[in-house]
Amino acid sequence: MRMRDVARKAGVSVMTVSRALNDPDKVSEEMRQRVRAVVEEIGYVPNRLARSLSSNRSNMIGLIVPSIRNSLFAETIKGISDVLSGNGYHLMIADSGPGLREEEAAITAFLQQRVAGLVLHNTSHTPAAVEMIAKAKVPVVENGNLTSTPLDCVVSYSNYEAARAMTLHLARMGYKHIAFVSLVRRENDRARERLRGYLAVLAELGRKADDALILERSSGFSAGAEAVAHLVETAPQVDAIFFAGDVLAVGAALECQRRRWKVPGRVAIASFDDLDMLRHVNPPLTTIRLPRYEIGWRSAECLLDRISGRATERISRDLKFEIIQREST
Amino acid sequence: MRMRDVARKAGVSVMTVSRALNDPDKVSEEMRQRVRAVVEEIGYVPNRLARSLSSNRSNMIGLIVPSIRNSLFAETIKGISDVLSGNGYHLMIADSGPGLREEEAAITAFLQQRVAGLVLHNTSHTPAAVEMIAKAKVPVVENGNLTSTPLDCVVSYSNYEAARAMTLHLARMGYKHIAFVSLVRRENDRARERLRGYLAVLAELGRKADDALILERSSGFSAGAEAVAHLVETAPQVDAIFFAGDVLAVGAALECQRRRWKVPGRVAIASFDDLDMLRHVNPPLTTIRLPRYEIGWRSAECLLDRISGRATERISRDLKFEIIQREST
DNA sequence: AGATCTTGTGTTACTGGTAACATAGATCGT
DNA sequence: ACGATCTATGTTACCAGTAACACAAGATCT
Repeated sequence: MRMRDVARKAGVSVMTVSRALNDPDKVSEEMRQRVRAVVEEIGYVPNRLARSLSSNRSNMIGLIVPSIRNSLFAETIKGISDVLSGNGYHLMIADSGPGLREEEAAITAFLQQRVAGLVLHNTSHTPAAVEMIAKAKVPVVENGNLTSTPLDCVVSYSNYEAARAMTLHLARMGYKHIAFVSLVRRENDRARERLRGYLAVLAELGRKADDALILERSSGFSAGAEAVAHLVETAPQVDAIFFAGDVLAVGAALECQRRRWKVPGRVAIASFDDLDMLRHVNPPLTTIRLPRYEIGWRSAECLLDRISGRATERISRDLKFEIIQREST
Repeated sequence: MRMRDVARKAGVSVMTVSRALNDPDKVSEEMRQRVRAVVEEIGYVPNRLARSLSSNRSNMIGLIVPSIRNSLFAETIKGISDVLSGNGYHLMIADSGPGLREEEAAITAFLQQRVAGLVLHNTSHTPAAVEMIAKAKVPVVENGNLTSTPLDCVVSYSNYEAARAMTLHLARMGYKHIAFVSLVRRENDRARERLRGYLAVLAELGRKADDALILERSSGFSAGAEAVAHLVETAPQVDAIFFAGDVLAVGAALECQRRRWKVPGRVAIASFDDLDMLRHVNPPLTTIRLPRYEIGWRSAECLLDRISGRATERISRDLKFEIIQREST
């Protein structure tokens, strides 16, 4: 069933059908009715591929995430998805893993698909990827870090400032030996920024950074559990741990429960995200609330603005974070 | 940069370029080189829209989930995504919410996009949706329930059997007043099937179902916490609770911890998924391990088989589940 | 050597729509 | 009453590729 079939059956030209469906104001009430009726009758489903091809604009947005499993991204995806579906756009998601090469491959695939816009989860890319994007002139929103050299738009919060704020918060509460645990920092600029924030505060306070108190672990509850055990046993002076990533803090808190280490008596625990779970663990965990959902919808909005030409300038939007003090510190 | 430009620059016809890129065996080694060089040089990015349109096949698969936030789906998505990206296909994801009307809208959108295949998270759909899919002759995999009336292929486990198995397991362990808590059952056939399994076992054992012991709650930790409190307070005879959905069980376990109700002394708690988290809570929770990832990749495989014509018959694949007995029961 | 097959490449017609321009009749201002 | 503008519709060309067939040159068979 093609538009042609609808046109024939309604006794009008293809163009009239096209207009009746996509630009109803341009067509008389009678035509609208007639076309609509035929469409219903024969069950015509417009072909968006053809539309995109001939009009040279598509209604797909490409999103690349390092891990679809990671629930942190879920919130952002939801934010993007809500805005897009309200505007007739659709979301393609690629799970690239942490690697930059894979990200490049995903970008290539999306550009071949002629996506109308791209959302990237980080701000470091391969040179080839950067070049392709520039050449394709596709609006892009980057999310990971507030970079000073954006491809196009950036919507994020400052990982550096957030880590700084939390470290300072812990220091002010009187903790002397604050450990820092993040995800693996190679190819993860967010984690690196957070470490930088942590180190900055230590420096400001005139404390020496202690290598034994700085770890990196892969994602997961078990890793968090292992990290807290490792720290308490090999660096017993530790009195607070700042888990700057993923669900590590939860794993650690549960491990402390099992081992009957008092939190915050033996060690204080702070986290770096606003997972629902954190509030329900015993004790509830101090953390940084990040605007995950808002990042999503602002990113989508920003893209749509660029696509429609409403906005032309590069936007760099710093969304705020918030320290949530709970009982674990 | 169009294929035409590559052709001109390489001094060959467009068709030769097309073949050099998509069907290299059909052109001479020399041509392949020449074309490849020009593509590199001018940074040509093939247009998949045009390809899909003219070849009448696309490389996109549509997936509809009720909630992208729900980490249970994340695992399945990852399974699908891994298989697809290994085969040159791409994933479009729509978050439809729980409603059937919204699902229909998402299906329409995907069919307009001329997806090569669809993955649906459930087995109940609006009549209009069913008709559209039939008409479009698109391969479909349904995931939620092993239905006897599939649209096409089904890849799942039996919610009924799984709930039966767990209920029986609890009964055999000596629990007399087993409560059942699921997500809201309206428009959720999985939850209904689970309830059916639970009721079947009670009937078999000659026990009377007690309405006070059967609840439904929306998703979330808090809801689980609230449910356990509600049950213990209003139906104190309860000695075990089977949380047949989402993270309810975790919320409940944490609430018991807060209230210092012994698990399983005061109530036993069982869950219905294989979330990593469950193993780390205190006490670790008894649950049903579901083949989430496998559902994903088998679904994708099944779709690809149908698309390529390797398989023509409707497949109904029952993946197994497994009761994991831990300390909470 | 002539017929047949194979290989590599080109030509033509199409995929299902939309953009841009064309046109015919109705409406309007003066 | 006449040209100007507006409204509704149609025509033509094109979007960027692929399918299907055509064809020439070389390889293979008998």
